[in-house]
Amino acid sequence: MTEKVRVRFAPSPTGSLHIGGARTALFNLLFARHNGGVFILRIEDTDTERSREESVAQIIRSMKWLGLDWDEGPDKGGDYGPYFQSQRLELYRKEAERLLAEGKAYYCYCTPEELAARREAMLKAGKAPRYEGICRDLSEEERRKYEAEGRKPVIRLKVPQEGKTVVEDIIRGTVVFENSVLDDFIIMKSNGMPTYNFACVVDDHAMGITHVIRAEEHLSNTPKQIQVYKALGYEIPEFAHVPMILAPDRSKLSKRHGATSVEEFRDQGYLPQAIINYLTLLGWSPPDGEEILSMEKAIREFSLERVNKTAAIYDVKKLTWLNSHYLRELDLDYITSETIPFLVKKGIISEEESRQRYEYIKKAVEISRDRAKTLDELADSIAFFLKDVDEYEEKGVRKHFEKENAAELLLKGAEALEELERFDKEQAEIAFRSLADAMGVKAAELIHPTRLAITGRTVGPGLFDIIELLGREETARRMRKAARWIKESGNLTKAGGEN
RNA sequence: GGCCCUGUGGUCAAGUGGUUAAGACACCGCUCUUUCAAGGCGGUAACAGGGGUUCGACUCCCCUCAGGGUCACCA
Repeated sequence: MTEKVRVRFAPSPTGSLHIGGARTALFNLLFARHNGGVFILRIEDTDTERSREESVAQIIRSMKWLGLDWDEGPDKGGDYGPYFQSQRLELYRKEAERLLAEGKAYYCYCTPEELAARREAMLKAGKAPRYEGICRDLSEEERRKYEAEGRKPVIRLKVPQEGKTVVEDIIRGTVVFENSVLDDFIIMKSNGMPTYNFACVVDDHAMGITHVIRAEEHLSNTPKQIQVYKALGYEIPEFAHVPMILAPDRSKLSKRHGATSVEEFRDQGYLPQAIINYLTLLGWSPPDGEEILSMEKAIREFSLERVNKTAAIYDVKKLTWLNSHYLRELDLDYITSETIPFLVKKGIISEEESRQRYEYIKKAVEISRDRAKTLDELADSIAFFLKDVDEYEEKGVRKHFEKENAAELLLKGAEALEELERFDKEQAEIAFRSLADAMGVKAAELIHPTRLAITGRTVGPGLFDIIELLGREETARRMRKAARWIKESGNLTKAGGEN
């Protein structure tokens, strides 16, 4: 193949970018980059009813966030633009008129109501509902009559009723459709807009698309589109229909399945690297079986031949695993700056504060990120570094605060820290261990209540890392505060018991 | 319902006539350990069913079943 590879992702802006669309875009990108080709973004906004400006913005935002950068398209331009179908109406009109002139298409005056009625009748008769070519051979006189009635016609393509249409698909192989199952479908609506199957073909040709890589739901559209290619005298591109992504209940992805849009995952604290990695593995696998893949490596190894045929159910657990992997492996400054918006959103700190205390936050992230699964979780887990503890985890209280020496241990521990000549985590640990020794308890018996006292929780980073970062004063303060809390709640419990 | 696609463990997924049927996530143990993770070690678990073809089928063919897609003046 000497021709330069040109592929496109062509979403319709009727909603947010969901992970299925993102995966299709990703495979297009991977294929283009692997072959040194061009990746194009084209907005298919021919549905005037449902297309929304906000959707366009959202899709673009999501794609950029994921790092799915296109070479030609909105925001970028290119030699084959415009990249919005709504701005290419002249082209479709011209090509439709050509078909009309060549006798390959015709005006149809049937109204939507008439069509719906006929469709229903056919369905009732147990037949496949298809347009039967009623207006195929209208006389001039009949046409004039309809025009006089004020009917606005659509344009239909004359589709041969004999023979077969063969789709050669890189992923699925040869797929044969009987032409008798096709009908004279509409290529131009009565409002002058093209239909999907027409605009798509006209644009794919006009934009020099060499490989049409799209979701499997379009496989049954392909014979129709091939008919358009033939009628228009266009060269037919290569097709590759990638398997769909299904919800855990095996049905098509929708809102009711929880997070399915890219933005929702972002808001839940998933990293683009994790999502890309996960999506890369859905329907494709590298020859070496490696599962942790950067976009670069995926580009190097990608081929359509290794894309499998079976629909995949997406599994958030594995995405989450990848996310925690990237949370601990990626650049610390990057993870820190990605975490901050979550801290702000949760009201843990202000934006201003986040700038002032950046280095401190970074250290908190450093010692905490190994345990978090999402940025959201990470933000929660470092909250105690940024604001005082006002609650203690209940089961921790029962386990670590209800021992009779708990308060004393905390008080002594705080003292020990304050008496330290040099304060760092090594010294703190030495101090704690010798204090435990002196009091005849195991170090753990001091460590656990202390963690609960200064973090409010029973789980978290190594205690001495926490202490060092939190600082001697704050640590001691929180330990005393907890000791007081223990005594007070102890009294309360007793008082309550006596009544 | 017609047409089309698909069918390897709970999920993702290697595998292209001869394998002890990889690996990953999840799950369960053990280990490490101040907790929780991470890590290390080990474990449970699969070729939808039935017919062929073949010396030999997860691999090829047919049927059944199951799942999905599509049948719009939506894309």
